[in-house]
Amino acid sequence: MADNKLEALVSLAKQRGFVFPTGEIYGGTRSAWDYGPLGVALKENIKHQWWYYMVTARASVEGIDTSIILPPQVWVASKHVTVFNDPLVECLGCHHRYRADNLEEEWAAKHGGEERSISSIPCPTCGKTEWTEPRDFNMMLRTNLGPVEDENSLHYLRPETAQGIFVDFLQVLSSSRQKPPFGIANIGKSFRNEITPGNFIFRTREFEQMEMEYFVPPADDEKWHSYWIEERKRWYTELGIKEENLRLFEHPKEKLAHYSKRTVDIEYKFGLDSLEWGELEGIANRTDFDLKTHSDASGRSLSYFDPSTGERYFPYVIEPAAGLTRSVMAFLMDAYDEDEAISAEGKAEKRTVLHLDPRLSPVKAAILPLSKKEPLLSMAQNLAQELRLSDLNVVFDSAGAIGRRYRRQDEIGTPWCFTIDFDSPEDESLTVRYRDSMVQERMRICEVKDFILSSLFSLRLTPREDYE
RNA sequence: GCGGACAUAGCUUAGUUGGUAAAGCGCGACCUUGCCAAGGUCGAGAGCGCGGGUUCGAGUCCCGUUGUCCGCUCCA
Repeated sequence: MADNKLEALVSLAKQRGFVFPTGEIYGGTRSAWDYGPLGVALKENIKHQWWYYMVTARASVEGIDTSIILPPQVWVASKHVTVFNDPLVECLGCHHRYRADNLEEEWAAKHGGEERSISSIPCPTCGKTEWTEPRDFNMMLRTNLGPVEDENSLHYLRPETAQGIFVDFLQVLSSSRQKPPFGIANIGKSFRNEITPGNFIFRTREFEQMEMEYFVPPADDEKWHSYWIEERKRWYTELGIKEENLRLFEHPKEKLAHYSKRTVDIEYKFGLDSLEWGELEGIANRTDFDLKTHSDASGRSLSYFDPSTGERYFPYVIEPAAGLTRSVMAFLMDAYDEDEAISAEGKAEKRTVLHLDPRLSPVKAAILPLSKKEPLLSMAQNLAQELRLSDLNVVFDSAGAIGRRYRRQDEIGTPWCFTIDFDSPEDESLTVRYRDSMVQERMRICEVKDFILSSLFSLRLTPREDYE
C-alpha cells in the first residue's frame, strides 16, 4: 500500500518536474537525483523556512556558508579519516560481508576473551573460514586538488557541514559579538560513500544538510538539548507533517558516535517495506569534543572567555542536523493524497492532491481566465505578472476546461487558484478557489496580492525563547 | 558487494510460438464549452536502458553491463 504510494509519488515527481534521475539519458547513476523546476522550488522553500526559523528569527544564531573542501587536517582531527575506516571482509563461501573488527569482538565476547584474528573465525552464516583480505572502507569521497596527484593534493569532500562551523568558530565569535548560548548555522551539500544508496532520495551519496551548532555553557547542555529536540520536532509539525508520522528515537548509549553524549533522532514514518521509519534529523549533544580536538590539532584555542566571571571554558555543543533532501521526500509523502472530487456530472472521481503547507508550495497561485477571450485573457495575464513582481511564484494557465486546470494545480500543491470570469470586467472581482476544501469565494482583484502575502505571513513560526 | 525480480513514448501499460512497435492518460494547436480531469479535429512524441551474440529477420532467445525495486551487508 505505502510502497504503491511511493511509486505513484515517484511517477508524479518525474511527470511534473519535481525529481528525476540524474543523467537518465546515459542510463542514470545510483548516486544522485536531480531537482526539476518544481522540486528546486520546494527544496528552496524548505531551506528558507529552516533558515528563517533557525537564523533570521533568532537573535542568538548566526548563519554562514562554508566550503565543501576543507584542509585535510580537519578530517584527521575530527577522526573521520580514522574512526570511520571500517575493515570489511567477505565470506568466499556465501558472499556475506562483515566488518572484521565486529566479528573479532563477537568472538572474544563469546569465548571468554579469547582473541582470534578474522582468518580463523568461521562465517556466522555458512560456517566456512575463508575470507577475502580485509579492505578498508572509508565513507569519505576523495579528490585531488591541483595539477599533481599525490599525497599532498589529496582532499576530501565533506561528509557533514558541521566541521565547517567548528573550524570557523573563532571568526564568527569575534565578528558577531555573540556569546554562549549562541548558534552557528550552515546549509549545503555533503558527500558520503554509502554502500547502499536507495529508497528514492532518502539515501544518496550526494545530499544536502541543514545543520546548526548551538554553543552553550557545559552545565546547561541537557536543558538546551531538550529545548532543541522540541523546537525541531515542532518545526516539522508546524510545516504540516502529521504528528502520528513523527517519532523520537533515543540512540542507545553503547551505540553513540564517538563524539556524542546523547543523540535523539527525529524519524518520519515512510511506511515502506524497506524503510518503515527513517531519520530526518539527529539532535546530538556533541559535548566539547569538536572544539577541543580542533584546538589540540590546530594549536589555536577554540575556547570562550566569559568576561562576567573571568572564566575560560570550552562550550558544549548541541547539534540539530537535518537532512534537507530527506525532508523533501518526507514533506512530499506526507502531503500526497488521493481524495474524491465530485465531477460536473455528479460522479465521485479520484483527485490527486498535495496538501503542502502554502509556504512550501512551489507555486503559490494559479491565475486562470475562464475564457481566452478578451478582456479576460489580458486581465489574468496582468494579475499574474503583478504577483510575479511581488516575488510570488505563480502560473498562468488558459489551456483546457477550468476543472482540469484546478486538478493540475492540486497535483502540484498550489494552495490558491484565482479565476477571472465574465463578470470580472464589470465588478473588478474574481473567484478564489481553495485547494484543500475546494470552496470558492468572490474576491476583489486588487486584494489578491495582499491576500496571498498576508496568508503566507500569518503562518510564520515564532521561536520559543524560554526552555524551562 | 551478494541473491532475486523488473527495464517498451512524459506517465501507466499491451505487444500472441522471433517477422519489422500499439493504446489510454498527459502534452501542443484549433473549434466548442463558461467554475471542479466535458466533446470534436489535427499534431508532436519511443525503435523497445546500453553493448554484444544467435538468426534471413529480435522488445521478443543468449551473454555482459547500467539502473530501479525487494532481501542481506553498511549507514557519523
